[in-house]
Amino acid sequence: MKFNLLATDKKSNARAGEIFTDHGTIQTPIFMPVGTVGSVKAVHLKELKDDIKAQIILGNTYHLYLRPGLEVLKQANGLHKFNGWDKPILTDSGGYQVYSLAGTRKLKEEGVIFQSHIDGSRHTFSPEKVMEIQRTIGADIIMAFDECTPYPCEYDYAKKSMELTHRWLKRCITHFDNTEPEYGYNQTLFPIVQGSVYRDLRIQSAEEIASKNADGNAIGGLSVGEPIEMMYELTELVCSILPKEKPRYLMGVGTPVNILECIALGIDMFDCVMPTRNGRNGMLFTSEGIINIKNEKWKNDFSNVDEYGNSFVDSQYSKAYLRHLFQAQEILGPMIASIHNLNFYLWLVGEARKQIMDGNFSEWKNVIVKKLSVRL
RNA sequence: GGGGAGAUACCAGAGCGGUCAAAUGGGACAGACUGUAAAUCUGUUGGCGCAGCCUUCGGAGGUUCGAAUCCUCCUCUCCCCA
Repeated sequence: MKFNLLATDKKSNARAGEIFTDHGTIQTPIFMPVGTVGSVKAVHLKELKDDIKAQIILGNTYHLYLRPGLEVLKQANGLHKFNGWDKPILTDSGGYQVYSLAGTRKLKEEGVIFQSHIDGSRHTFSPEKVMEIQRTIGADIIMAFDECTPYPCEYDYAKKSMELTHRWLKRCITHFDNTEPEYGYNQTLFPIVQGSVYRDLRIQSAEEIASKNADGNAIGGLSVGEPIEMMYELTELVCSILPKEKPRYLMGVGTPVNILECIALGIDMFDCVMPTRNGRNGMLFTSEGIINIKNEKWKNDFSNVDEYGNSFVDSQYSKAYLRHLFQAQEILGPMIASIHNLNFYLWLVGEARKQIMDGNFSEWKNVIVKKLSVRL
């Protein structure tokens, strides 16, 4: 994997670049739709490629390991072949599930014992095991196994957790370096900065991660409930330490505004369930602001889903019709909303990229951020 | 024409003397959602000067300290037989 930095904004730390993988090029800054179980929920590959123009999607180690399981993935010759997505894929390591499934897992030095959310069966994830699973899934970019700490988090716990994540990272790197990709194309490993909301820990972690000289670096453990200003401050701090010549991936972020603000801080890659999950729940991110399409106010509004949106669903369907679909619990409703939201997210980062290349990013960002926060 | 059952909040439907402003569903309305245990979850759904008060259970009257619950009449619905 290779990263080219093409332009940097003069008034902020925003950058435009390109990432080369064996499954194609990714133009940054980029948003990566989340496809946890190998499917971006409610969205066809055709729409993802031709309409939304996604360049890379996510999969999840924990979920894919449980179902369909490694045997099927191996027989399929990896996730790309299995789900038909021939562009880049990134897999999360299951580190987020250490956080989100806190009630059903045990954390030890060796690794984490998960109780499956599907059938309750117990499974151990060690850094080595997670590397092996991600070799079998065959994503282009794979993530180190970390502990995503919750918020709030006591300093002592955050410190110990960060140190554990660092020790796990060493084991991940060793195992990754001692194994080969299974399907003939390259994979690369991104380490993850932790340290909760403590500046000294974040500095320490960012330095540790930077020292690994990986192809790209991720920031984890943010957007887990901390105040948004705190998230920005810590992102800025960590970006100041992570190498400029490598892509920076802010995990799990966020709203359209969060993404623009963090692009300004120097982030190149984002992923978030928000456009799909919130979309399925009736929330639309549009160029004019945020819409809850289930609200009564749209009942008789026959204007386009998004007057200024460039997705085919934006002009194909009206707000009133989309609201009707949600009211009637028709599956097409969540599908349209997901396509719209993902299209909007990809348009947003694409536009940000253009503005960075043209040297107008900061001015443009300040104008659009105000519009995007409005609730219609 | 004869016999029977029933009318409860937006709808369906419990309740059958006080713990009832009234269970439970559904619908409606609103909110939440940030590396997906999520096509999920939460709240509200008579009125108000809202830790209290006022007006409600087809209508009118009655019994009782107290009625959605018991009695009388009226109105209307449904079912069965002819």
